Order: sequence, then C-alpha cells, then structure tokens
Amino acid sequence: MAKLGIKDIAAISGVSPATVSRTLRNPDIVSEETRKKVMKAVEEGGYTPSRFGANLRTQKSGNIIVVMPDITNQVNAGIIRAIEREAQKAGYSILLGDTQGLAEREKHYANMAQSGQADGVLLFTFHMPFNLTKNLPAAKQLPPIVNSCESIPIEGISKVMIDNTAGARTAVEHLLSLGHKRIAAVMGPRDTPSTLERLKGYYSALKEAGIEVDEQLVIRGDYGVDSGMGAMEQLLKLRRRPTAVFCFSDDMAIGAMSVLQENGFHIPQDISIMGFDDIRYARLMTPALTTIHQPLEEIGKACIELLLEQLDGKTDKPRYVELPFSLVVRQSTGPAPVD
Amino acid sequence: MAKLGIKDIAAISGVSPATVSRTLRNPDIVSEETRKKVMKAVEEGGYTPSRFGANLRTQKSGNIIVVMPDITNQVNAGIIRAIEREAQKAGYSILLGDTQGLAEREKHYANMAQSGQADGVLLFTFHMPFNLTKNLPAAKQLPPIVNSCESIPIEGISKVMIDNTAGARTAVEHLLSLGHKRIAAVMGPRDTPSTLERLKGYYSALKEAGIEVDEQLVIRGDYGVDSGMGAMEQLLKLRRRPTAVFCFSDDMAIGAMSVLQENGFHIPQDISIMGFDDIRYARLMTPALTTIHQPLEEIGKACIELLLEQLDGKTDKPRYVELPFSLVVRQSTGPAPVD
DNA sequence: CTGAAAGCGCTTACAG
DNA sequence: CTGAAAGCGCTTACAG
Repeated sequence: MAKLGIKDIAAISGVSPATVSRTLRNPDIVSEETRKKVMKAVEEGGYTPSRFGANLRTQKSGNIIVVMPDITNQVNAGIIRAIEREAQKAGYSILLGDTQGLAEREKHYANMAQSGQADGVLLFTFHMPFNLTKNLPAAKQLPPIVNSCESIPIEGISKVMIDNTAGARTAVEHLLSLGHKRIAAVMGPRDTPSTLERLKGYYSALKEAGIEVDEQLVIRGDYGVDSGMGAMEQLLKLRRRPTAVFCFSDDMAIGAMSVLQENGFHIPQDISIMGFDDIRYARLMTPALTTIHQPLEEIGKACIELLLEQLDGKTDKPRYVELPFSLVVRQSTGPAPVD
Repeated sequence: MAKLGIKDIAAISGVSPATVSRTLRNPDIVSEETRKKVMKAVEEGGYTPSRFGANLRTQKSGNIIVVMPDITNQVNAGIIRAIEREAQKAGYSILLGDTQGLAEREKHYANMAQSGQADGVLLFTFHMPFNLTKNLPAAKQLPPIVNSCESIPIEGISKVMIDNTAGARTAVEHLLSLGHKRIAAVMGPRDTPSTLERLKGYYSALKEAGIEVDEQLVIRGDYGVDSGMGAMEQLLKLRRRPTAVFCFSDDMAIGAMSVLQENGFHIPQDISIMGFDDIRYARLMTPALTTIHQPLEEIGKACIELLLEQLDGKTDKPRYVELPFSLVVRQSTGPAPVD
C-alpha cells in the first residue's frame, strides 16, 4: 500500500482535495458533516500531509536556523534549549548551525534562508554573514534575523543582549568592595564584541576607584577552560600577583580555579576568583563560583519573540531587547588578603 | 527586482531550465560552453536554487532529526556537535528535537519523518515512538533510524552503543581494587536501559568479589546534578556509610562531591567518588573526578555513518556498533579508609 | 460551504 | 549534450 496523498483522502471521503486541505488547516470554515467524513478518512488512512507540497505552495519551510559558534558551550546550550521549546510552540522547527568558529560555515548557514531551508535566522556569531548594499535599508535585503549574545555592529537588525559593560563593572565593583586593588582580567577572544564591552566595564570600574590598570594583569583568553588555565599560570608567575581574578567566562574561571588548587593556593583566602555566565556547574565548584548570571531562558524566549514578529510580518522595525544580568555572590570571592 | 528562478536563469543564458538544473547538480554531463554561460548567469543573478521545488520533486528534505531528552546535558551536546559536523559533510542539515523528557514530544519529532520534514531519525530516547505492526519487519515500516545511548528493545534497527554493563563493572572493579567493600550506587532513572545495564554491572562486580549487596546503598537518581546531591545526603545519613560511591553520571558525581565538601568530608580520604561519562568538567573538579570515558565524537560519527547507509539505500540490514569506553583514574578515588 | 483550476520551482525519464 | 513535458503534493483565489 503506497503512501496516501491528499487526493486519496479526497476520493475516499468524497470531497475535493481543496476541502481536505481546508479541513486540516482551517476546520472552522468547513461544515461539521464534511469535517467528520474527512477526519475519518484521515485517521483510518493514517494520512499525514506532506510538507513538500505545502512548503512549495506557501514558500515557507517552517524552519528557523540557529547559527552558533559552539553548541557544547553551556551558555549556548541553555539558550538553544529555550529557543527550541519556544519555536516548537509557534510551529517552527530549529535547524542547528554549529559554525565551530569557521566563517565559511557561518556563511553557509546564513544562506539557508535564501534557499528556503529556513524562514528566519538567529545569529549568535559576531560576523555579519550577509552582504549588504549601501543604498538599501537592512530590513529590505535580509531575511528575518535576530542577533544575540555577540552584537553585530550593524544598524537595523533586532537584537537581544545583556549589558556586558555594566556586567563587568558590577563584577569588578564587587571585588573592589572586598578591598581588592590588584584585580586581573582574563578576556575572551580579542575581536568579540562581548569581550570589548566587558573590558570596558573592567577599565571603567578601576578608573572610578582611582586604580591604575597594570597591563600585566590583563590576559587574553578565548572563553574556553584551557585558556583560563593558561592565563592563571601566567598570572602566578608575576612578581606582584593579583589578589583577585575576574574571568570573562565561567569556563575560564573554572580552569583558573583548578590551576590554583593544583598549586596549593586557597580560594578565596589567597586569591579571589570571579566568573561570568553562571553556568550549571558554577555553584557546584568548591568553593562555589561567584559570577554574573545570564538569563539564558529569557534570552532564548526573546530571540524567538522578536523573530516571530518579523516572520508574522507584524513589523519591519528592528527591536532591541536588553535583559538584566545579576551578581551572584558565592564562596570563590572574599576579602583581599592583608600583606 | 524579484527573486530569480530557474526559468529566469534559463532565459538569461539561453538554455532550458533542465540544462540549468543539470549544470548545477551534475556539471559533468553538460558541455563546457553551456556550463560557462549558465554559471555566468547564475553568478551575476545571484541565483540560489529553491529547495522547495527540489524537495517536492525528489521527495527528500535533506534534513535529519535528532531526538534527545535534553540538549544541555554535556554528553548529548558533545554527541550532537559531532553529528551536526558529519551530517553537514554529507550534505544534510540537523533538526533539533529536544523532548524535555516528554513522550508526546518524542512522538511529534519522530513523525517529522512521515511528513517529509526529515529523511532520517536519530533516536537518543528509550521509547519507541513509532507504531509497529507485527507482521512486517521493522525496516519495512520505519524511516531510516539509528538508535543510540539508550537501547530501544526492538529488533531490526541500527544501534550505536557502549557496553554499559562492562563500563559499570570496570568502575566498581576499580573501587574494589582500592580495597572498598561498602560501595554505593547512585542510579539514573529506573526505567532507562542504560541504568539497568549499569546496575547489572554493579551487581555482577560485587558478586564476583563475594560482596553481598546492601540495598540501602543503592539510591535512585535521574542523572541530574540535584539528584546526585540528594542521593549523597541520603547516604550520609546511614549508620554504616559507604566508603565509595559510584554515580551513574558525572553530573550526579559532581553533585555528590559538592555535598560531601560542604559537609567537611575529604575526597577521597573519607569517601571515594566515581562518575560515568567524562564530561568536560570532570577533570576540573577538585579533586579531579575519576570516571568512565564515553567517546562522544565517535558515537556521533557512527550514528551518521549508519544512518547514511540507510539513506543511501545501501542496505536494509540493521547494524550494531559498539564503541569502547575507558576508565579514567583521577583523584576522586583512593584507598578505602581503614576503620 | 465547496469545487475546479492554477501554480509554487524544481528534476528527470524520454526523445532526439 | 540538450529540450519539452510531466509531475512531485499541496494551497488558495475565484466562482458559484
């Protein structure tokens, strides 16, 4: 028995294919009697409408592509889970675009909107993978897009962000309030907007406290665990060590902590460690990691919300949503040691 | 300027749509001269073929749906990253199906194959979301499927697994070799195949060592961090505490460790902790977590490999691939305390 | 409320 | 090597 199509169901129930389609998509505009006949045939035949025909006809795929640098990252994984759930509710499926940091793959995924594989794009990378012509506004040339986490420096696209600068400032102020004066910073990749923003917060908090920045205390990382370990090793070699280290991600903070503990240092008695993100494992470290909490669920929700606005044609206007971070004080930070 | 279609490109380059299609899909069967003409029009026009037409015609979506209970789990995230990369190489995209533990969503995702949204299904859940008729072999009624991680008790579908029983046995033998006699087990959800298999390994290792199982030491968890914390709290209340705890997941082990340390216990001097999975954070705990390593990359690769075999129509025969685990001894396990 | 008809944009078997 | 034609399976504007 071959797979049933809409024509088969129409024949079985004695109506036209159009009516079968209406019964399935828009039951209210069909008489009850017809509806019953059709549904009976649908159920007995086990008919599932093919998306191929519908997609071609409506020019919609029902898919949203999420372009992310690395899905194994706890922050990204948390966001994408929320995205998937919310998209699901709205009848959309999520296509996974893990770029693994490659610009070429970024471009590949972005183009899925052009071929109709996806109706909208969620961009968590910091490049703009689309070519823009100067004389047209972005909204006219682009598929529905929402940009999140790493702010792409382009006008006219919707964004969901946290205030990274304020977050970093809050982190450093927390350390200052504990009496720390030599506060190191372990950055993310130099060219990411989030790193530049957080760095700005770091500098501004120190400046406001009247502390001159020692550039030896500013170390480049890449948000990953290993770079946090490397940065800590570097800091431990300094003649004048920091009394606190602010890592721009929890992963780096966790790496830094493990290096410290391996070398017999006590956290926070000898050195305080501060993270950023509040991933699932932050509270489980010993000592539990003080960090800046990012609202992953809300970020995911907002992304879908803004994208749906565009998909539903409700608006062309880009919207900017800023979500609140929060300081979570745990045990990895404490008063500066007296020397 | 409206979006260009294949007919437009055909008109511009002075050939038929068929030839444009051939040039793009199968350049070798087109003369060089024609190819150049067509490619010129394609590039100048910025033409990207629509998948809608192609999908309908070929009855293929080019998508694979991955059905998983929770993508924020490090094990699942690691596997799906490999899956996505390998699928990409073969020209397939990955649709995310996060069931969040709900059977109804599982069914929903599985049905995406039926509607043509996906050409194949990767099942990491332990239910069989498809209805099978007795008189037909599974391969005849099902879309291409590969089952991994949780073994679905059904004949005739391809699987990618590790030997959970042997893995658990290895874990317990490691603890036995350190002189432990009171070894607790913190299980996963009771109805998952992986838990039952690991439990079997736990029992068999103890039996072989001539140790009678104390059922008070066998605690139910759900693979999550919190259940590991709860289990440890329960174990600490026992009059005769275990000297070692084997958690069926790293997440539970990490939860257990944090409870122990909060209560002033020393790991492994007072109690040894053993995990399962070897997630990214296992080596970063203090002390670093001893665990059973799962080859996530290889699991992902094998899943796509077996699925492609079916998608390419190379075979109907289900294949079973077993991948090797390995014991990773770190600092969270040590000699049993002498009392 | 329902049907007939057109058409979405491709690919491919067939004929030359 | 290339073209004309059919058709994949739906949806929807139009007419009644």
